[in-house]
Amino acid sequence: MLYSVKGLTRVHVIATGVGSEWGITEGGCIMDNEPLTKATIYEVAARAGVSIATVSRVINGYERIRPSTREQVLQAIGQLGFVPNTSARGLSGGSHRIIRLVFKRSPTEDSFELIQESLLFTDAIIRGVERTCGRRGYSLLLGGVDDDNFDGRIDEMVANCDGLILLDRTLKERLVPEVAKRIPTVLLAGSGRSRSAVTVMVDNHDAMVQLATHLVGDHHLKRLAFLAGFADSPDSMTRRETFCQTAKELGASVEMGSEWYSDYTSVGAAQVVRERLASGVEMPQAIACANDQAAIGAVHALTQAGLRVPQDIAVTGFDDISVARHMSPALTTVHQPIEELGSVAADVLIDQTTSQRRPAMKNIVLPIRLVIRESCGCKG
Amino acid sequence: MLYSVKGLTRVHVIATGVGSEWGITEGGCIMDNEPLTKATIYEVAARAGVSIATVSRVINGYERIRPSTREQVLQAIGQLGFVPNTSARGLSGGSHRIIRLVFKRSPTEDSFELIQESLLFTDAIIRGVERTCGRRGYSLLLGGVDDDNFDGRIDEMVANCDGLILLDRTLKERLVPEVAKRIPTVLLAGSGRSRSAVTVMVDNHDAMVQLATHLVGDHHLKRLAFLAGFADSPDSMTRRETFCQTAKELGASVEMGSEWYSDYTSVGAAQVVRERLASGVEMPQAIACANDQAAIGAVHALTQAGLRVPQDIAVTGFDDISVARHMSPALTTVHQPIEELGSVAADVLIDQTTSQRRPAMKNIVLPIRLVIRESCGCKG
DNA sequence: TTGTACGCGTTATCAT
DNA sequence: ATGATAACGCGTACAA
Repeated sequence: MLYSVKGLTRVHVIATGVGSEWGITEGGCIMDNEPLTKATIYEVAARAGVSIATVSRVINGYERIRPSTREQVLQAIGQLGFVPNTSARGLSGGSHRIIRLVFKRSPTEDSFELIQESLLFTDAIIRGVERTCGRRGYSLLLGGVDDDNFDGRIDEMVANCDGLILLDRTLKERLVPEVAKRIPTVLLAGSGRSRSAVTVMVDNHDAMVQLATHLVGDHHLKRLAFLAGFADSPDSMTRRETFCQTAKELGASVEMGSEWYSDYTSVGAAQVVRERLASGVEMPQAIACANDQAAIGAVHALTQAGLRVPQDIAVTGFDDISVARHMSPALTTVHQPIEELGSVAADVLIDQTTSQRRPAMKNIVLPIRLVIRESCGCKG
Repeated sequence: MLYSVKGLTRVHVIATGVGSEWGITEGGCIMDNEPLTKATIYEVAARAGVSIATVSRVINGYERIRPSTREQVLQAIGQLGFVPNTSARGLSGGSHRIIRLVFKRSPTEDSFELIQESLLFTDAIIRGVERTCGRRGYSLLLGGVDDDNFDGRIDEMVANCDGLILLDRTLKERLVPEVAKRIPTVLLAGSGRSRSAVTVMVDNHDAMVQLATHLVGDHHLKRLAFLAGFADSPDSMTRRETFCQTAKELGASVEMGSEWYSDYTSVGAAQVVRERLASGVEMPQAIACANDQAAIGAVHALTQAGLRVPQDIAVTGFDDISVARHMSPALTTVHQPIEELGSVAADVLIDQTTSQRRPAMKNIVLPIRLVIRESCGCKG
C-alpha cells in the first residue's frame, strides 16, 4: 500500500521480526562515519611524555603524582578526547563499574494500553537507579526477564557486573541466597524477610496504620474493603494485612476475601468492583486499593454504576501517581518515594561492591506520607 | 528520633549523599559470599578436552565443528555454568554488544510528583529498547544526561558501546552529525530533518489531520486552540502546525500564540487554562492538547471553573496513556506506539551495527490511530 | 615519583 | 576440524 502525505512518499512495510507496520520517508544522506580510532592510554602517555602507568594513576586519582606531570597528562587526555575503555578496565581490574537491575518484563504489548499500568512502578525505580549510577560513575544494565523460569539463567545475571538489584517478584525467594552468595545483591520492595540480602523498601505498615486510622477514626467508617494487587506481591499483602488488622482493632470490619483480589491495573480493579456490584451484596463504605491505578479503575466503575465518590462510598489509593490529584474527586492516597527507592538501593549496592568490609545487614525502610485529598470524604 | 513499630526498632538516619531519611530494621544475616571464581574459557576447554579456540567457535556458532566435539563443549559449559566475559569480548573483538540510550534526565525530584509526568514517554521508550536488546542479545546502557551542556561529554557517550539512540531534545541538532560520524546513531522522535542519522518517529502529521478533521468536520467546531508542549519540541510543533493548518483549511480558526505554550505536564496545562479563563477573553470551543497529561490538567482546570467537558468545551489529548479511558469524560486522543518506537529504534540501530553494508538512510514513520471517546463531544 | 612488564578472557589469524 | 598464539587496553606489582 502506497500513499503520499506532505510531499513524502511512504510505504507500508512489514518489519521483519517486529510484526509492525513501518512507514518509510526520505531520510538523511549517509555521512562518512569510519570509526575514528579512539585514543588509548598509550597515545595519551606518548603525548604527555610519560608512561602508561602514570596516565593510569592520574585517571584513577592516585595521590602522589607531581602536579606538573598530572597537568600534562590531563591536557593530553583533553586534547585526545580520551575515555578509558571499560572493557579493558573490567578485564584487568575485575571491576566493571556496572550494576544490573533485574525486573520482570511486561507481557508482550498486545493490548491498546500504551502505558502498561503495573509498570509505572518499575519505570520510576529504573529512573532512581539510573540517577545514582550516573552520579557515582556506574553504568546501569537493564536485565529484563520474561518469565519466572530463569533459574537456569542465574549465571548470566551474575556475570559481567559488580552487583545486582533484584526487583520484587522477579526471582523466587528460594533462589535469592543462591544469587546473593555469588555477588553483592540488594532486594527491592520485597517482604524484607530475606536473610541473605539487604532489602530496601517503603514503610507499608506505617502507611496502612495511618490510612486505616483516618478512615475509621476520623470518618467513622465501619464497613471497609481492601482491593488487593497480585496475591503473591508482598507489598500488596503487607498493606492488606496491616489495613485489616488496624481497622479491626478500631472496631471496623473489612472484606478481604479472594473476591477482592486483582492485578494492580485499572481494568482489573474496575472488573472486581463491577462483580461486587452485580453480586447484590451490600457494598462497603470504603474501598482501600493496593495502588492508585486500581483506585482509578474502582472510581470509574462506581461512578458508571451511579454511585458517588466519596458521598456514597470512599476510595483510596497507594502510590500518589501524578494524576491522583487531578481526578474528580482528587484521590486520597499514600505517597511513596519510588524513585528514591531505586536511588537508595543503588547507593547501598554500590557501597557494598566498593568497600571490602562486610555491609551492615540491615534492611532500609523509607518513610511514606499519607496524602489526604477528597476521595476519602474530606473536603477538597 | 527513635520509634518502634511492630516489634522492630527503627532509627531515622540521614543517609550520606542521598539527603533522605532512612529507617533501618533488622535484616538478614551475612552469608559467606566469597566471589566463587567464574568459569573461563580455559576451564571449559580443559574439561571438554579441547583447545580454547574450539570452545570459542562453539560459543559463537561456528559451523564446521564435529558434532561430537560440539556436544562435549556444550556439556562442559553447562556443568561449569560458564558465561563469556563481555569485557574480554569487547577488548578482543571490538564489539561490546551494548547500545546506549541517551536521554535527558528529569530535574531533581523536589516536588511531590511521584511520576515525573513528562517522563512517561521516556519510560515507555526505555521499555521498548530494552525488550529488543534482550531479544537480540544486546545490553542496554542507560545514558541519562543532566543538562544540555554535555557537548564536552560526547567522547564519553561514544565510547564503550556499539551504537547510540538519541532521544529527542537531548542533543543540540548541530551536534548530531558530530556524533553520528563517530558511531552508528539513531534519532528517536525528532523532527526527522537530520541528514546524518536515521530518525524513528510517529506520524504526527497524519494524526493531527485526522483529529482536526474530526473536530471541525464532524463536530462543526469553528473556534479552536492548540495547547502546545515545549516550544522546542519538534513533536509538539509538528502537531501544532498540522492541526492549525488543517483546521484553517476546513474553515476554523485556531488560537496558537505563546499564551498557549506549556510544558507537557498537567500542572502546566492547568495553569495555562486558568490564565486563559482569567483573561476574560472568550474561550475556544475546543482545546487540542499536545499530550494526554496536558489534557488531564486542562479538563481539571475547566471543571473547577464550572465548565462542562465536552458540552461547554471539548478537549483532546495525544498519547493514549492508560488513564485516558478512565477519566470522566473519557479522553479522545491519539494512540501512538511509544514502546514500539523504542523497540524499532533499537532494531534499526542493531542492524546498522551488525551489517557492514551502508544502512538505507530512510526515516522510519510508525502509524498512529485516532481514538475517539467522549471528551470531543462524541457519545460515550 | 615514575617506568617496566605481566595478566585479565576473548577473538582471530595462522598453522596443522 | 582443531590447536597454538598474538593482539585488545588497562591496572598493578615490582623495580628503579
